[in-house]
Amino acid sequence: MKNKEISRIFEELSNIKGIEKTSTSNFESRAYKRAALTIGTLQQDISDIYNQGGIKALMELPGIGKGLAEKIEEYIKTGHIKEYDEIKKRYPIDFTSLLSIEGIGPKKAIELYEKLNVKGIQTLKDALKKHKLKGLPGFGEKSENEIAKGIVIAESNKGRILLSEGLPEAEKIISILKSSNLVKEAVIAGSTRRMRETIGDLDILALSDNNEKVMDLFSTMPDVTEIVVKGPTKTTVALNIGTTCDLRVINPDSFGAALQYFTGSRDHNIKIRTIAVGKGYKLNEYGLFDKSGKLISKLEEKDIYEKLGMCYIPPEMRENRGEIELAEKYQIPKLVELSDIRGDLHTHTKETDGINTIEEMADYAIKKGYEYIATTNHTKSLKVAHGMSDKQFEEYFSKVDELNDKLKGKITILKGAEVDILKDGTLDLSDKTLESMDCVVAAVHSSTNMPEEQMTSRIIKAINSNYINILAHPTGRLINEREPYPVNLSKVAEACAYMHTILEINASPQRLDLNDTNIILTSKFPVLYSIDTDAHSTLQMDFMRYGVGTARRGWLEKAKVANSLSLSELRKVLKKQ
DNA sequence: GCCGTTTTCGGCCCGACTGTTTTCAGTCG
Repeated sequence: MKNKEISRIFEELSNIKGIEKTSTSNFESRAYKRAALTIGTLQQDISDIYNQGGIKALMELPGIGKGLAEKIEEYIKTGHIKEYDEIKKRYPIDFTSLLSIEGIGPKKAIELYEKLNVKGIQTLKDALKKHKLKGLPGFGEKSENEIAKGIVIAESNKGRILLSEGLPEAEKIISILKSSNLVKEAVIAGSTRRMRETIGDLDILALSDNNEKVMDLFSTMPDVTEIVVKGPTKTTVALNIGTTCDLRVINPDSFGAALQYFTGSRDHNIKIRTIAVGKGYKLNEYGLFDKSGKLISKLEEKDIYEKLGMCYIPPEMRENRGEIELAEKYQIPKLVELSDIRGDLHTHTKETDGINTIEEMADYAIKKGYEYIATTNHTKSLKVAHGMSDKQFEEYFSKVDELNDKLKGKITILKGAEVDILKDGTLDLSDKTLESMDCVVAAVHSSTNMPEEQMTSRIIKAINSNYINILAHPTGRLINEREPYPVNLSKVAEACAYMHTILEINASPQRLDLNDTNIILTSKFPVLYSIDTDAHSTLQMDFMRYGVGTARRGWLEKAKVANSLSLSELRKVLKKQ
């Protein structure tokens, strides 16, 4: 994949153009930045796009015109971009790492190079040690301290944190703000509200008459490690969970517009704003303004979308993946909700690697208001998890039968397993044991480094056994830890549709597998999905909301979610009737 | 350099915050 490298080169070219003082250089800079983003987030290999459709295909990408398409062609053909090489000779600077330091932008980076020969973090540290910075124009004593702090933060930055780390923290901050009586309203915006699987920073909006006191409270919360910026309407703090949090205090008239604006995504907003301009409005974080520049007051988010001739778009869908076009036709699907979920079909107990008993799991499921829960322990080949043998399942199930009698009317425990799909595509239990189960979940846990074709046929062979009800975590990825194994999901979904096998949306926050894009991809096939927590303890059953969020990001309706069915309907699906 | 239901020329988001200024430039989102 050359995407990353080309994206980085365009990003650097953007920085250089940004400091030139010609009449168009600023806009050129933005054009390069936009192209860098397009290429950086592209799902296909850009070389493939070029090889299949040439310059013309490249120009179809948003933000890529003739000029940039030719530069991409040059890079694919020669491995170089002449203009970039020449600029690099002039400025042999490691822009990427220098600009990752808070407070250093392209101008300061070049100033530091030209005056102090700073090329990267190491030479910057050396210059700081000798206090060489404060003599430079625009740099003072405070800048030195700020940059020194910025280096520490940049070097310790863990990058994007998991949704399950960000969302609870945001909720905690909201409750601190609300319980202070200083704010009338406080809500979560940004990628957390969109339920993205990872979070870059937290965004919180609040209504208050007392900005100063709210900002004081916010910047002195126990989890704050540092105040990055502090002003009357916007304050940014660094938190001990390894991310930053912005709080914006909003004027009540602007609240809807601000919520829309700060929820994003960026691409969604750009498109929405363009539509607003086309209709004679202007839309920004302060409101929707008519032709005369007058604020159309007191609009809620929903009203803004209505004014622009479309229906409300749920935050999880706002990624500019076609949702705006659907909204203009008033065809936004009614997405599945947490309250639609009637049970959890993938859970573990202390018989294998879980920490709670089946009694405790069932009890917690009752508290959650579930109708059913499937108990699905690991099977024998998964030695690290103390997987169970056929005989152990037989014994375990007689215990479950007794418990079911006891819990009659409260909840139903479905007997199942998370059976290993072995290297050759066979299952890790006898046919007899599999036949005795209500709900067979199956998953790949080993030999994950095989080629795509082999992995695909291994999984399809397992599906074709006709024993599998649910294919668990279909790509095996762990966010920020392990790449998905190569597998052709279209072929797998096709097989699932044919064999009435359900695809799992694993709600465990490190997995979220299938993810949003894979849900959209496989939705082309007539398959059902099951949103399961893979809980290894009672409390992990609360992960359900991350799975539902992911399903909503994949545009999923309730009708496609197996565990939104009543028990009797679900049983029919599990029996493949 | 990109882009087009007013346009193939002339637009392209801009406000908040900070530090170093003595009225503003750079950075960020």
